[in-house]
Amino acid sequence: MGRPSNAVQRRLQIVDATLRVMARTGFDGASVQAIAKEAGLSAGLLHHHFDNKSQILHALLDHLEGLARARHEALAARRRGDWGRLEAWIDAHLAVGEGARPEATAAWVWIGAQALKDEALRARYQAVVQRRLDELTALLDPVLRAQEVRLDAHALAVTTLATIEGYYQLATSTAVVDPGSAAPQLRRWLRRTVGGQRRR
Amino acid sequence: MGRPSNAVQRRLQIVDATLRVMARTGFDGASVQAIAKEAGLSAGLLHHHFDNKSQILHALLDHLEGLARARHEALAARRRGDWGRLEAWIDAHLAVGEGARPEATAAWVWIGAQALKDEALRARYQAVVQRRLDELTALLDPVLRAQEVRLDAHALAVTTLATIEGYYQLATSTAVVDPGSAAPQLRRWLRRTVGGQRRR
Amino acid sequence: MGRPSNAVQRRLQIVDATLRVMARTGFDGASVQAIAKEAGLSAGLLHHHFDNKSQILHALLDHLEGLARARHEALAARRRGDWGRLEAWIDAHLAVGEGARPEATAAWVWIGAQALKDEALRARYQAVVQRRLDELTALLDPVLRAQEVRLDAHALAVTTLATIEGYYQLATSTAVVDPGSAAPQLRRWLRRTVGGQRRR
Amino acid sequence: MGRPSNAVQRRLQIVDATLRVMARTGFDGASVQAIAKEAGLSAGLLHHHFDNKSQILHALLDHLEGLARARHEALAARRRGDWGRLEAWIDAHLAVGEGARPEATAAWVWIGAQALKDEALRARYQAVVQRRLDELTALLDPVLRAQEVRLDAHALAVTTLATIEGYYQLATSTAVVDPGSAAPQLRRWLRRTVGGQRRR
DNA sequence: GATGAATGAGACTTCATTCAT
DNA sequence: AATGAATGAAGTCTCATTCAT
Repeated sequence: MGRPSNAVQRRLQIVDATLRVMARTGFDGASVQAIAKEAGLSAGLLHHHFDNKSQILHALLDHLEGLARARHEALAARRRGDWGRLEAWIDAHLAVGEGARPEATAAWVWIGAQALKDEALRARYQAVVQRRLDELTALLDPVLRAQEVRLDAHALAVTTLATIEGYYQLATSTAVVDPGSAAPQLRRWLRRTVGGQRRR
Repeated sequence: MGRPSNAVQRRLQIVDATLRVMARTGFDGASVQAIAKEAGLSAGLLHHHFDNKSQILHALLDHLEGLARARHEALAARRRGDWGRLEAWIDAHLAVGEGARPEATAAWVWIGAQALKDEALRARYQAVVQRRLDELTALLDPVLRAQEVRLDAHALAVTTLATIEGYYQLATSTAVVDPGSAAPQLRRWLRRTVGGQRRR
Repeated sequence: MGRPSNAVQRRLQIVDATLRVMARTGFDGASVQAIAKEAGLSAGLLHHHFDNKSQILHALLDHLEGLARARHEALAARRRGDWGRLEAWIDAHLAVGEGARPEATAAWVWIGAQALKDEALRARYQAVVQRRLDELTALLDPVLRAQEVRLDAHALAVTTLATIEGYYQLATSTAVVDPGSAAPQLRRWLRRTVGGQRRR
Repeated sequence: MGRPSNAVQRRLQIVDATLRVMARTGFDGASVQAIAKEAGLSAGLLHHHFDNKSQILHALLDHLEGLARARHEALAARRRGDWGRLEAWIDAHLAVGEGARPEATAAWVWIGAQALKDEALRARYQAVVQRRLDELTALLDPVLRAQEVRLDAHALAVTTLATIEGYYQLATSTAVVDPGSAAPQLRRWLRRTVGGQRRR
C-alpha cells in the first residue's frame, strides 16, 4: 500500500552527484542547487532525503570509505603474502587504473577541508583516518617483523598515510604530481625503507 | 604633500588577519567582514587595499612563502654540509618550535583547497609548490650523489613534499598526528632511505 | 462494497493533532508535516481529508466551539437560576479543572491571530465571537433586570468577553496570570458590578 | 572622517515599517522582504541594521512601549487627582483619537502571538506586561483607599489589563467591538466597581 | 585613507501541495 | 484510503563589492 520507497537509490544518486560536482568545482561550487542540477533533481528533493547539506557530506564520506574498501578487497583477493597484502592496500588507496575513481581523490580532499568547520563531520573524518591508520599498521607490522627491522609500525603508518594524503592534495590542486607514478613510487620507497637493511 | 602612505603596513595587517581567521574558522569563516573585524578595520578598507578577496589570498600565499623562506634561512645559517642543509629545509617547513607559526599550516591547506576554484590562485600555488620541489631536489641531489645511491632526486623530492603536505592536512583536520613528531620522523625516514645502503 | 469510511474519525484525529501542535509550538510550528507527524499520519493524507491547511483550521475552530459548548452544557446542568446559568457559562469558558483543556486556550489565540490573514477563517471566527456575545448578552439580561440595574446588557457582554479573551492571551504568552484565579475573579467582579446597587 | 552613521534613524524607519506591515497583513505577511519594501529599503540592509528578524520585533516591542508611555505622559499632564491619573492611563492604552495609533494595537497582538515561539521575545513581552501591571496597580491603589473599598488592587489590575488586552484582540480580529467605545466603557465599569459603594 | 551604509545575488532551508503507486 | 516522492515558491540570512561622506 502506498508508493514504494526509492530512498536508498535516490540518496546514492545524490551522493554520487555530489562526488562529481565536488571533483569538478570544489566545495564552493557544490551548492545544493548545483548538486541537484547534476543529479537531475529539484533542490527541495535533496532536503526530502537529507536533513541538511552537511548530512550529504556525511553520506559521501561513508560512500568514499566504502569505495576504497571495495577496491581494497578486490585487489587483496589477488595478492598473497604480507608484502602482497600491503601493496594491495596501497594500490587500493593510491593507484590509478582499474576500479579507481579520480573524482574520489578530489572529493576526499574537500571533505577534509570542510571537516574543520563542521564538528560532526570532523569526528567522522577522523574516525575514517584512524581506521585507515589501524589497517596500515596491522599490515606493516608483520612485514617489519619478517624483515627483523626495528621500526615502530605505527609511526611508519602515520608517515605512509601522510604521504598518501599529500599525494591526493598535490594531485588535486597542482600538476606537479603524475598520478600514475604515485603508487609505484610509494611502494618502492616502502620496500627500501623496510627492506633496506634486511641483510645486516 | 599629503599624509604618508601606510599601504604596505595595512596590507600586511590585512594579510595577517586573514591568516589568523583562516586558521581558526577555515575558509568558510574567512569572509571579508570577518577578516576586517579581526584586523580591526572596516570591510570597505579591505577593498581599498585589495581589488578583491582573491587578491588577499594571493598576498597571503606570498606571505606564507616568505615566512617559510625566512625560517629556512635562519635555520640554514646554523647548519653545515649537505645533510645539514637538507635537514634545515625540512625543519623550516615541518618542525614546530622556534619561529614556527601553527596558523600557517592550516592557512596553507585552505589556500590549496581554494586554488581549485580560483584559476589565478592555482597558478601561483602551483608555482610555489614547484619552487619548493626544485629546492628540495637541489638539496637531495648532492646527498644522493655523496652516498652513491642510485635514486631519482626529483622523484624522491615529490614523495617527500607529499609527505609534508599530508602531515599538514592530517594535523589540521585530525588529531592522529603529533605535530612535534612529524619533522624528526621524516628526517629519520629520509636518512634511512638515502643512507640505507651507503655502506654496501 | 469497499472498506467503510473512516473519514469522520480521521478528520477528528487530524484536528486534535493540530490542537496539540499549536498549543505546543504556536502557529509557526504547526506545519502540515508537523501536524501529520503528531497525528501519526502522512502529510499527503491530510490533503486527502482536507482541501488545504486552512480547512483544518476551520475544522479546529468548529471543534473548539464544540468543546466549549459541551463543557457549558455539562456545567449548566448542575446550576439553577439566572446567576447560576451565567456563572456556568463563565466557568465553561474560563475555569480550569474538570473538562478544561489548556491546549484549547492557546490554540484559540493562534486561530484569532491567523484570522486576520485568512479572510474565510476570519468570517467564521467572527461568527463564533458574535455567537458567544449573544449568549452572554442573553444570560446577563435577566440578571440585570432582576437587580433592577440600568446597564446595557450588550455593552457589559462585550467587556466581559474582552476580559475573557484577554485572560486567554495573558495566560498563553505570559506568566502574570494565575489560570486558576481568572474565573473566580471575573465572577466576583461581575457580581459586584451587577449587584453593586441592588439594595439601592 | 568616514561616512556619518544614520543607524538610529534607519532602525526607526525599519521598525515603523514593520509596525505598518504587521497591522495590515499580520505576522505572516511581515516577511523581511515585505518590511523592506514598505520601508523602501533593500532586504539586505535590514540585516545590516538588525542581526535577524527577531531583533526587529524586539525593537518594535520597545517602540510600542515608548509610544504608549509618551501618550500616557501627554494625557496625564492634563489630569489631576487619583481618578484623573487612572483615567489618563486607561485612555493612553485604550482610547482612540488624538495621539492614538491604530496600527499599534494590531502589532501588539501579533507580537504577543509570536512571543510564544520566540523565547527571548517572550521574556521582554512579559516584562512589559509586568511593568504595565505594576503601573496600573499603583494607580488603582490610592483610588481604592480613598473610596475605602476593600479590594485587592493587584487582582483588579490583572482583570483590567486582561480587559484591555481582550479589547485589542477583538478589535484586531473581529468587528464586534466599536474601538471608540472601549475606553469609556472600561472607565464606566471601573468607576462602578470601585466607587459603587462609596456612599455606603 | 577610512568609514559604514547600501545593494543584489545567491546560499540553505521550509513548506503547502500534487501525484504516482 | 494511504504513502511517500516530488516540486516550486518563498523564507531568512550571508556576503563580496560599491559608493557617499
